[in-house]
Amino acid sequence: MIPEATVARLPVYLRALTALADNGIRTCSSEDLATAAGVNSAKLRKDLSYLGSYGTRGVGYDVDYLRYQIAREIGVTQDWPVVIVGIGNLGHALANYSGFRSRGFRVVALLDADPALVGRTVADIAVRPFDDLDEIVREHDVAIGVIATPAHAAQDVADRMVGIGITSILNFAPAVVAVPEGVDVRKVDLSIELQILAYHEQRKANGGAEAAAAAADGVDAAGGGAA
Amino acid sequence: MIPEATVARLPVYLRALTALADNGIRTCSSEDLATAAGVNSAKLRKDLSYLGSYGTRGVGYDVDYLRYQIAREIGVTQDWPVVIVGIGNLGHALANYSGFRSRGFRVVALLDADPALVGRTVADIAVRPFDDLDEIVREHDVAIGVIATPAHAAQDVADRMVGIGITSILNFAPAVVAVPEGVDVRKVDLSIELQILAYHEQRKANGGAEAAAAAADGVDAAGGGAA
DNA sequence: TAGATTGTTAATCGATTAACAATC
DNA sequence: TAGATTGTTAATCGATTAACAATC
Repeated sequence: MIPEATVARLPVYLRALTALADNGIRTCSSEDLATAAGVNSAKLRKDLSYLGSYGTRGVGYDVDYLRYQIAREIGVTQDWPVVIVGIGNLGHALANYSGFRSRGFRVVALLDADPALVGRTVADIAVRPFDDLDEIVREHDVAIGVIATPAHAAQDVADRMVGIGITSILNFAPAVVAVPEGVDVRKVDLSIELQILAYHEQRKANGGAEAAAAAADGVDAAGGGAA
Repeated sequence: MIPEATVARLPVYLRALTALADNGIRTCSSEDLATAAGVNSAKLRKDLSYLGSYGTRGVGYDVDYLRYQIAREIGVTQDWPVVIVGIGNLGHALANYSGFRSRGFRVVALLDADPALVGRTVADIAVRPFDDLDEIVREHDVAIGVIATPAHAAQDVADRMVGIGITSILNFAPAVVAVPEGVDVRKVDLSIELQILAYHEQRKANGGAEAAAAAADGVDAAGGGAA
């Protein structure tokens, strides 16, 4: 109903509105908010139009009101219990991430298959055995699971999560996990992000070389360096 | 030239090919590779067609050959020096991330503005003062910077990076950073990913409730729960 | 040759953007 | 009323997908 591209930007708008509110700003134009969110104002207005009509022509948007409307649309006016599986370096960092709490998420458990980690306390939460997953999910009605294990364990963890009714997974493991229809997986992958940057970086470097060579040769750069 | 959506998938194909190679598989069809990468085969073939014609009709792709071609296209046949700024929980995890080394990236320095952290060793690398950034970037010819600071420091760090010639930034701080044209920024944001999942999760729950209510009422679900 | 599978075409779909009428 | 700014339209652009001719 709301386009996926819009959904992915709503949290960005929410954060920008929070930043404006923190600076004591009560009202903003689509131009102001777009700048704060790093998009253009036409896109912002189009996105907001899918939610309803929460602005005032000639005036702009009430920051608090719009913020609440977006939060409600996303669903973060309620609290979402979350489990993190895999308490290595990354899981550790995620457990300590303060942005969870303030944005509608609550880490209810940390799980790891390694008995050496079980019982340790991370971010004031005791690490529990992976086998406790079922019990924890039932007890806290967890709908969102975070996978921070090594790649080889990711599919097993996902299968187990899906098996007990988790329908949304955030996967930090560098592996593709297959899930049945109706389960959402989002993937965060550091090295993929870096590789995308590297691709463009390489073009910049080559482009520069081509442009320089072309300038020296007195020819058009476009013909240049398809290696 | 190569569509951005394709560029973003090339690293996924690269990883899938590496997994196939690790399993001793020498040749694969577009169908095989698409499954391993989690996309459909038409999209895969279309994507690969932008790079050239590296398959054999009736046969498929040579895994090693295709892997090399994609790595070359992305630019990860060479090594990219990277600096990480902000050695908190996340920076710590990033510094220890083993996927860097194996995928064409080399962490040449860890920097932090906090004197208490400077001199500590993380992942066998000594943490250095943020002010050493210029020197390090010049010495190692760093083109890619990673920001893992708190939100409030991100823009300053980005400005400083751009000032000394870094043209690609991976930003983990929960803040939008503004950069001049020609500089690429990619953003990884945990809480945004979770919020996107929450949005869909909420729909699933509402959809279920609506469907159930509608079934009980004997009316069409679509009319239901716009709160 | 017959079967398999690529690389490409063309149709469809979804996202972005500029422009502007509506309206505060 | 005049100026400002939203919400929406319509045009453009880019991405996805199915289908199939090319060809191993």
